[in-house]
Amino acid sequence: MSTDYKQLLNQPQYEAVTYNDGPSLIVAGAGSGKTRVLTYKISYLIESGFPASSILALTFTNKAAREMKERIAKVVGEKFSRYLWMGTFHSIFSRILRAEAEKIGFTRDFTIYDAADSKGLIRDIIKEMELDEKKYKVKDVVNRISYAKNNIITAEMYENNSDYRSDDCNRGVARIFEVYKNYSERCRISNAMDFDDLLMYVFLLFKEHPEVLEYYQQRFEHILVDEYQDTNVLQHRIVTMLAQKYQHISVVGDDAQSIYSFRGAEIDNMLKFQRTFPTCKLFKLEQNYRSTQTIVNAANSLISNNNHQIPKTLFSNLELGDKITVHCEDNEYLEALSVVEQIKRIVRRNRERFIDLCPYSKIAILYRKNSQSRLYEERLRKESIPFKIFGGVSFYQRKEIKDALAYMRLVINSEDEEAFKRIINYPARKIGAVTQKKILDVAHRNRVSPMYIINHIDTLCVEIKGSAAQKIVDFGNMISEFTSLCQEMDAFELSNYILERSGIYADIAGNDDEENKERRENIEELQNEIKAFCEKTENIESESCSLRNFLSEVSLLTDQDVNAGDSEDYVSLMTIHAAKGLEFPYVFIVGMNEEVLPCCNSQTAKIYNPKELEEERRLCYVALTRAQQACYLVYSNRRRTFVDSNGKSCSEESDTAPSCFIEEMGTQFLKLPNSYFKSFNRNNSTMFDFRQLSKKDNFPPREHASNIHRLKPIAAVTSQQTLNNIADASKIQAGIKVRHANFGEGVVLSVEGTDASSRKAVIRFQTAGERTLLLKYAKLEIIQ
DNA sequence: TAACAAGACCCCGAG
DNA sequence: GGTCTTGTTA
Repeated sequence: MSTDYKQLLNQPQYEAVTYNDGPSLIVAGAGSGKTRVLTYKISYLIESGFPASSILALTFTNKAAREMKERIAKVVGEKFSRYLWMGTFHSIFSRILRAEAEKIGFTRDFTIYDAADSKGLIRDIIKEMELDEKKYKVKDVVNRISYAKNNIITAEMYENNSDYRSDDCNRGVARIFEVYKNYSERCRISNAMDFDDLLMYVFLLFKEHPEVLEYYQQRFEHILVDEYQDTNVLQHRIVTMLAQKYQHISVVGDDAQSIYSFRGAEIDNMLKFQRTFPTCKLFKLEQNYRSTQTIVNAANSLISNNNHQIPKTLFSNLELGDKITVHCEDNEYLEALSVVEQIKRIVRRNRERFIDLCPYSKIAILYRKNSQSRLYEERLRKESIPFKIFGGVSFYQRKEIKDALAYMRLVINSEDEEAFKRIINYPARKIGAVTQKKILDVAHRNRVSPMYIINHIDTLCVEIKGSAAQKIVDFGNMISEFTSLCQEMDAFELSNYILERSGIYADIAGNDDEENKERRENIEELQNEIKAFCEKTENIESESCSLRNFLSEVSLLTDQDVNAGDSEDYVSLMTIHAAKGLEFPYVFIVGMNEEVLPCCNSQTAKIYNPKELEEERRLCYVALTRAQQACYLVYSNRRRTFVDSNGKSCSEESDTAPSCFIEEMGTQFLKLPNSYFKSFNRNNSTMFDFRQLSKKDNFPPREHASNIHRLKPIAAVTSQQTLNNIADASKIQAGIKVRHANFGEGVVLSVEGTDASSRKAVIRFQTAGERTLLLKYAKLEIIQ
């Protein structure tokens, strides 16, 4: 053993790294060196003599896996680290499933359907079944099936499950079980799995083939899982199964950062883990090495409003840092404008102070939903500031890319129906809707894939004759030709040939309008990606058909994986979800408004479900804890939102209140704009107006639903109460919130003088600005 | 059958 | 505001 871990880690980290006698749960606060612990734990295991191939590490993104692997390689050497099994649940599981595919009725070439594929297929099935599309909303059905899969309910089980069935009946969608059944069957015929299947089939594989489970149990002597708070029931159960033999399992997570309940993540998996493994040892990492004290304190203050959490206190020994700047604008356009101006100021300042080679990459703009990115995108472009948007309509979602990939998919897996439908008539080859429908109908009736029909057109599909039949045969021959080339060409050569021969190149070569140019560039970019992939994998796997591996990899990319790892200088724009695990010196959290963050998705009543509100708060916590040096919170008084009333959607501008989370961070850690409290009463007489506070004795009633959870009500102050609450001058300290009879609420900035008669305080009042007051006379009341 | 235009519908978050 | 669907014409 060579590495001195004691030197590299703090005490709790060291203990967590070196404990390998049994199951362990590492509760790791934001920025507490979670990745560091995982990295060194794996290195430690390897240095202790365990072969890397016996270690399975499940991370949240492929990028995290890659980076961790590189860091481990630096500690123990690449020749060891390369044999680690490291990746996301989905990518590791797809690897296992490819190896064992035959056992569950698939081939190793199975396609992974992305969200669009599954959605399209379910839409088709609903149409074929002639269901009422108003009742059977594609999205709802997709979610329902996904929910079932995440609870390990197969289509067959669903049919026989009275709970699910009666629930569907009550909601007027009694035939969902049939949709699910058809969907599963069609996926099977297409030799395709969706994202949820990757998990569910691994579970079923292990359950139905104990010898397979035993093999992997034996193989993965050590199992490590990152971001455990975001695993779902299925993932928890698979991990439990795998770890049963050796019980060398270590999971890391932070319940305060659980933000994926919408895809089945169970915050309780952290607690459940302790029940599943009663001998589990608990480690807590509470020292934050990322952010200033102010940011950590504000984050603690915010999250303390959640009831549901594992107790822990995060602290930072870094500098105190600046207060978190809260900024308010009149609308979203100005919001974007002011953020970009602030970015320019930061960059200018940093350039003046020291040579900063990539100032923009230190900055991130985080938002709740992708649609918020547009205004920032426009503004940054206008100012010629380099930026990159992560997520949203990603590269691989673009039409031309999906079309090109569909060819490749069909070549690898000729049964892939969704790929078939995309390209049967693209580029246009005069195979129209009527002919297509005939092929698909026959295929569905015979429970085979459309390509099978095409390859047996003369015997099976007599309705299609003449030129239409010829065109179909030509198409079939073309795909067969590609397939036969699969063995002799690598992915790059083959895709290049496909693009040429299929007519895609010709189709986008034509006219030179902007749109076509962009498509051309995207196809070129795709070719670059494939080339890079071939070069990367060349020396690792000399195995046949690199195209299959490429397809498998791209379908499981995460938002953080795309375009990662370059050294360019740009401002990062992404959702808070996508920012998870990342850090930036400067973070702007934009759209800090009610109904944005927290986002309220229950259409009619603007009342937050407490559980959802807690998740929104965790989301805000994640955003805040991305910041290292400075954090800016930005909100607008008015916003344009989409409202959905009576099935009609329209865009409407309305008044919006600042997010309740601002207040919850603790005003002592914030630099609030003067207008902050004014904005509460905009266009809504029931909200409280700070200016009225000092004049009036009573608050207006608080009825507005979105306001219910806001600020703990401050009781009306009668003159008698005021006298009773007047603070002893010695209790007034910096950071404390006080109320003054005339100036209203404010925050004590500093206090000077020791004896009671001369003690003075500088106080920033929300409406009256900054004042220095002699405490003897000020009659301040401490609030909260 | 293809090309184009108008209209419908959509949106929270993601592998 | 963008994408998908439907309707119209040659």
